[in-house]
Amino acid sequence: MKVLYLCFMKLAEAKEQFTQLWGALGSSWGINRTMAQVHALLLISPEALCTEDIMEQLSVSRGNANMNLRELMTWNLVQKEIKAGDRKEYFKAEKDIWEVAKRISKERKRREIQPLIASLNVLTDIDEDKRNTEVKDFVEMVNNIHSVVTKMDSAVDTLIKAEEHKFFGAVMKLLK
Amino acid sequence: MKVLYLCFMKLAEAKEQFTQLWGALGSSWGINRTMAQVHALLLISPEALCTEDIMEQLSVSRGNANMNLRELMTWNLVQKEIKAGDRKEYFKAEKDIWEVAKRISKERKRREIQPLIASLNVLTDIDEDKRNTEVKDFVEMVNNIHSVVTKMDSAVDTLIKAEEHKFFGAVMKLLK
DNA sequence: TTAAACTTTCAATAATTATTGAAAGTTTTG
DNA sequence: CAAAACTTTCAATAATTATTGAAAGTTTAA
Repeated sequence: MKVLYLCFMKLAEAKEQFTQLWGALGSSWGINRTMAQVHALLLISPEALCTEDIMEQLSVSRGNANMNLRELMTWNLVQKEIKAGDRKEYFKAEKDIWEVAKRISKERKRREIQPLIASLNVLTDIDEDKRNTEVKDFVEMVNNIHSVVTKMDSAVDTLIKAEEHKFFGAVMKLLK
Repeated sequence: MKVLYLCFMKLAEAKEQFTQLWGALGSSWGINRTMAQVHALLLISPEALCTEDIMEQLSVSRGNANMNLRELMTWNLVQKEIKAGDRKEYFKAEKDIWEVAKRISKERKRREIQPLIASLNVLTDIDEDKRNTEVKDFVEMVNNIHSVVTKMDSAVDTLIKAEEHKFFGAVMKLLK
């Protein structure tokens, strides 16, 4: 007999799993686990959260929460929010996922892609006979990598632009 | 007075810098530094290399060299090569960078994207009233992330396919 | 001005991840 | 078969990276 298990979760449980999933994924892509979790938490939180909320919900220290919130702000993924009559700072995330993708892409470009491309360019200035096969092969490899990196980068840009257009088109339709 | 420094490197120096660069980049993207360096070394080596060569050129232990070579083989980026009259195993990397991109993409899809998508799907089966705004917003966020991940993944596929076509077209032209 | 409320810093520590190297395993050769 | 030539494994260790938490810093309110 075949048994089919269909598993439905409670919202709270699903949210918990989402932050865990995002944290694990982040850490396998070189992103601090806690930073990814804080981001996840804010993405699915209807309200802005304060440092205490984050410390409590993720079981992390004040220092850790603070540092990762600041880092998320330098990525422009999270903003401070002040509430009237409350001295605490609150934090909310950008929730438009294409906007999130755009900002992450922008920041990675600045921090990693551009320096990489600059370094690759330097590596093709070889002070030896360029007709030498070994020199030629090396320069060709570096140029090919340069080309793949550049094209991947533009492909992402193109996709993000296309989605922006789509969204803009949809808004226009609603307005007319 | 402005002074312009133009710096040309010797090939050996450039190769050294290339493996360093690739190792550093890898480790900031969650890829083992040594694995990235071994890959870089093989990418720019005209000859297949044996374990000893790699140990020496990267100053790593036999165990480390061996483990990372095996890992590179499971990614299908490196292959064993046997030389007649020599008991040692030699290793060579796939050098067509678009082919490399294709294989990395295939492996990341299998290891990370597919499991991620499966997990995201599970997270939308919420056992609560789906008209509830909080439930609706959460499910929408998860679906949007699903959509971005899927589209990024296809954008990469499309780019790689396009380059394959281009290459195929160029070969056809040469043959006619 | 002082105390309370809150944020930031950072040295110490913990957790994670990578690396070593020697021993065990395997294959080949004579 | 035994020894040599080579590869693989994995427990111990090192290196790296993340986290803590208490002290210092800052802002606000009374």
